[in-house]
Amino acid sequence: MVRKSTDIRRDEIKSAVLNIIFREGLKSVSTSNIAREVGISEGSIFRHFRSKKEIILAIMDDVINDLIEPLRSIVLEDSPPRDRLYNYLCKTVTYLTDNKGITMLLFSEASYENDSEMMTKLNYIFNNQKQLVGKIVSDGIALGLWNELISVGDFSTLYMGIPITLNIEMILNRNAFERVNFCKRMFELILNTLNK
Amino acid sequence: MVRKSTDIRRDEIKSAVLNIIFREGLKSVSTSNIAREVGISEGSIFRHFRSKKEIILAIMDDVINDLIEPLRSIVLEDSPPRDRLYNYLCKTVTYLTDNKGITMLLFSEASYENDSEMMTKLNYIFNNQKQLVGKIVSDGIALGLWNELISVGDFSTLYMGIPITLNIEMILNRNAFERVNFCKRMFELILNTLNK
DNA sequence: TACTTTTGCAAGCAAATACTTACTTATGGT
DNA sequence: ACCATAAGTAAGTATTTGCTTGCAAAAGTA
Repeated sequence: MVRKSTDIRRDEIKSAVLNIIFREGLKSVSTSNIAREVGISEGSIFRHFRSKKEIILAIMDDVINDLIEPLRSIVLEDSPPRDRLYNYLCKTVTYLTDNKGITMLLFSEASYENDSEMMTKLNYIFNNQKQLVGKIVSDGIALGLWNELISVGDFSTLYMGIPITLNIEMILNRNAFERVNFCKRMFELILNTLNK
Repeated sequence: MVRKSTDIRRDEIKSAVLNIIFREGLKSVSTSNIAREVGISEGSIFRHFRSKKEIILAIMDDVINDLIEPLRSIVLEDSPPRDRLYNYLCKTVTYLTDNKGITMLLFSEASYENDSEMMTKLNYIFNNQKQLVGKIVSDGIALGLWNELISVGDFSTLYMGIPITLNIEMILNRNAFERVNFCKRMFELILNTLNK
């Protein structure tokens, strides 16, 4: 009987969830399957998380720490808006392609569970991405670099389509997705909407 | 005991599924809940559909008939590419906002079930939307109206972001979503990427 | 060393799941 | 009026779900 600390087990459980989602879909994320994937008994899971829902919420918190906060730092950098926008998009693309299970989790969970706590977190993740990119655009317009007739809100909506479409394509093509320079090519396209 | 024909019951069952999804989320779509929503016994459902999965597949077929085929007609029209692109986008936006349950179904099902038959249909729905819009753009470039340096594939990817982001926003905000001129404003934004 | 805390497990829980069975009755065509 | 068929039901099926219980033993602490 090997024993590990809660900190380690919590990480193992969270990544077991993501592995199962990516391999077999959200439907297979049951407490018994999670236990098998980690290599512990089902009851042990409840030593480290109060409920299954708490596992999902913990994963969403990871997204906030590992994606949203770094994105916030990029926005606050003291570099040209064009560079910040490029880094912002590429950081997002990298994160999503490196964490495919998370992609699918965020995607399904909202319409599957309809749980208010989860919805709040998902809203936070979505709206922050959107508003932060809007900040970069506002800066660019204020500096006279970009077209001041562009609606920042509309641009942000169009921008959000990029990571979300990437999500969909990864889900539909599972392993197969691999597009070179995806972020660079998308960046150049949307830049056309900003230029005067 | 009221009795109705299979044709009617199949429609009732399909829309019961969509209503439940929109009200309570995909998780609540169980055969017992569907039966209650329609007002028949659980066993009766299996008189009209072989399995629960067959209900979902039938709904996806409806999307192909009611959305994809009309979109195909728009692409084949003999009008300026600019007009066709506008009608294409607005038709999609209208369909999605009028059928909110479908939106959520298409979204979650892929990553939830991971069933190959469903994936095939979802791929069909997604790829057709993408390729058909690409056809309009190719026409516009061939006619010398739009920038021939634009990658049709990249533009189509960016375009797909619009309906998909609309989906996400509707899911996250449930009833609340209502944006005037959404399709017109998005149309004018992406048009900037095409112009010479 | 002794004692507390933490991590583990097997077994069991009620509730829910998709679907079947065996039987009844309404409807439409001859 | 008759009857085959289609549409209905209540009550079951086996399996899975998230989670709890009672107890054992490893690890940390004194």
